[in-house]
Amino acid sequence: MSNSRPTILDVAAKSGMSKSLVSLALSGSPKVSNDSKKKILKAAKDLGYRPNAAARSLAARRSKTLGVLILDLHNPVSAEIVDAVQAEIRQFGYSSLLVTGGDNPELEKVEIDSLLQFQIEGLILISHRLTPEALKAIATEVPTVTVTREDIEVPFMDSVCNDDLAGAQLAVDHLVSLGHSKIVCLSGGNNPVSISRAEGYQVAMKRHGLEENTKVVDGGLTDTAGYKAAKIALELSPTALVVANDFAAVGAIAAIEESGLRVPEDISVVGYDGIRLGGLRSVNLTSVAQPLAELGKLAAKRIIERIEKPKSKSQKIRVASELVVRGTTQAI
Amino acid sequence: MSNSRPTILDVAAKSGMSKSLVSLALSGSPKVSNDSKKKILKAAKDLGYRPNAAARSLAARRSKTLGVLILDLHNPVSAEIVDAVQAEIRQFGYSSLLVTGGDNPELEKVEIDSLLQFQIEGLILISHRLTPEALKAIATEVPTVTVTREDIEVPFMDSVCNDDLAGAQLAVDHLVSLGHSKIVCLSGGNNPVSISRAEGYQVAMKRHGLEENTKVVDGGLTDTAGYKAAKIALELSPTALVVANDFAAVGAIAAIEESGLRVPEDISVVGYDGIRLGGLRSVNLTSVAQPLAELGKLAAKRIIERIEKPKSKSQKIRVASELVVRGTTQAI
DNA sequence: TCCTTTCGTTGGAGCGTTCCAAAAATTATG
DNA sequence: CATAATTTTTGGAACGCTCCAACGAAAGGA
Repeated sequence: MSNSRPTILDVAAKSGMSKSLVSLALSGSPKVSNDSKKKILKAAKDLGYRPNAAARSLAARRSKTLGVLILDLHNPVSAEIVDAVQAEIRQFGYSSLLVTGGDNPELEKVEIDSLLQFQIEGLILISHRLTPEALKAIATEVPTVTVTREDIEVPFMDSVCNDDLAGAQLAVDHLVSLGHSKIVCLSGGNNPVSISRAEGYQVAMKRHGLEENTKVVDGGLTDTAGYKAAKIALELSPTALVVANDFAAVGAIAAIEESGLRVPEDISVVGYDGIRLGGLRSVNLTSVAQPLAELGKLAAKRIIERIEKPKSKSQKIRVASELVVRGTTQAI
Repeated sequence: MSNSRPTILDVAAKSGMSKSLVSLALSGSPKVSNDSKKKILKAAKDLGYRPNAAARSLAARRSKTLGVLILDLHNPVSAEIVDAVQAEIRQFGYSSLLVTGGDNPELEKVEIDSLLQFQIEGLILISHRLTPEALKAIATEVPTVTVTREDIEVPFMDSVCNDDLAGAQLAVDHLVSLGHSKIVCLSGGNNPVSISRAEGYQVAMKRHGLEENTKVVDGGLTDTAGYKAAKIALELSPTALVVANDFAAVGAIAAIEESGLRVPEDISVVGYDGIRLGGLRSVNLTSVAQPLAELGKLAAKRIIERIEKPKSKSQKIRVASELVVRGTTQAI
């Protein structure tokens, strides 16, 4: 049990080469002879050598590390996106530091600050809660891309989102094609994503000539919010509900069943997001599924491009969502 | 827009003090005069100075950073534990790097390796999948505590777990007190946690003199596994099911309802873990809830103690779980 | 054979900190 | 008022690595 970790100098001594050559060999430089490379790699392995990321990032003036912020760990949408982000950046030799804001804007700033201390080269914000000013300040310091939010425009910052406006229309189209017309929307409250989805609902209703049936009930993005909003919506005796997200949809279903009605026999319900919860047998929720893995992959690609060209023009990337029909919708 | 980040030297120049004093002031040393401290802090703020974690960790020979590995981001049990871990270590001035193994033992090793390159001072493994050898190798290199698994014993490594044996008994006791005797256990498969839980079930059944009713059906820890296991269990016409975890319980409920029976009128179901899913109105699952936040907090405390005294004796910390009675159990 | 070129290798400087020993400034003591 | 004790401040040496300019050796060209 040696006193401390072996360094590049130990590897150099053991292999009989200079520290510079060891450095070269370890980073896979082509200008090292096969012979030396073999010797060095063996010595490194024997010693259990492991590079010191701090020293490396200090000397190389780059960390090959990205920061990822997610709202909170319990959010299944973020989870899926992060998975894809990590898989993608790994291929480019980057690693990632993941922090959570715990649903708290102040904490978010603190965590991003700590990320910046680690000299991250880029930042991916998945569903942040930052103010435009804070966001701008951050994006000025480090290449940044936001996922899931595209409402705040900041120079040299990109966004990757699904198309909420189109997605919500998919839900309405599906219900109309099943013969529904008394379709009520449970909105997700006063946030950009929910506003777009509610707007998509309205646009589609209009397109189908159902303007007089257009009714939006104010709700939220949680189980409980969906439950409460559904209670109110039931007064309007709808035959179908378009709900702001899957959690709220599950809450809405509970309210419907509690009132003695059945899903989908009496009322059809469509959620949004396509989280795994909806796929559980007992939930079996029809939902507008965001292409979460693709969102993550695109965000990763974008941030890497932006790191190369920090001053390139901002991009708003928007990908289509897809309706996944399961058991909570049926023809009237 | 300056060329690169301000360093401690810039702060020193701007405030007219030496770099050493700046370093002292920034780390809150008491031996800096109030006057100088004020000047330095102001200069730092004006410049937008942010310490370089790499340089700091290199010079100080410690990173004040812990590594946290979780199985995968979709696991709600881990999520809750991580939240508590992060909150706790923050109070001690540590930050954390979170990585996921993506449910893949090989990837887990890679990720831990990358963590070690960051010179983490301690490692918290939440539901790892490592082999005893791999685990031992890691725990030799860095202070380690495992959460949720206590089956592998390694010198100088601690574990923090709930008491599965007692927890499963809680479930049985509850059902017996409701008059159930035909209680079948859906096990979670061949992993240490599930084995303990099944054993707890058997112990409790015996204690209640229900040995001849003791029946364990092999299952797994997912929705689908629970569904399939329940299909088999239904052949035994039980009045209650004790299920290995909440996900499987939800799957089991789907199977029960599909067969025309009702929960809890015909069959009561108890899950295990107490994840948020069970609290959703439409799920409303009775479950043996692990004290997830406490688990996380204890793990954090333990790792910090172990960092101070790396060679202290291994500890197995075990905390009691608690039955949360909701809507899926009722008196016979 | 001698001079170039190429290839493989090397020492040294420097990255932004912390820490230490020692200097300087201040305050206390006789 | 000189000296001692204390407080505050300082420069320089690490930390482990990468990068660069420059070196020696082998290979090619004249």
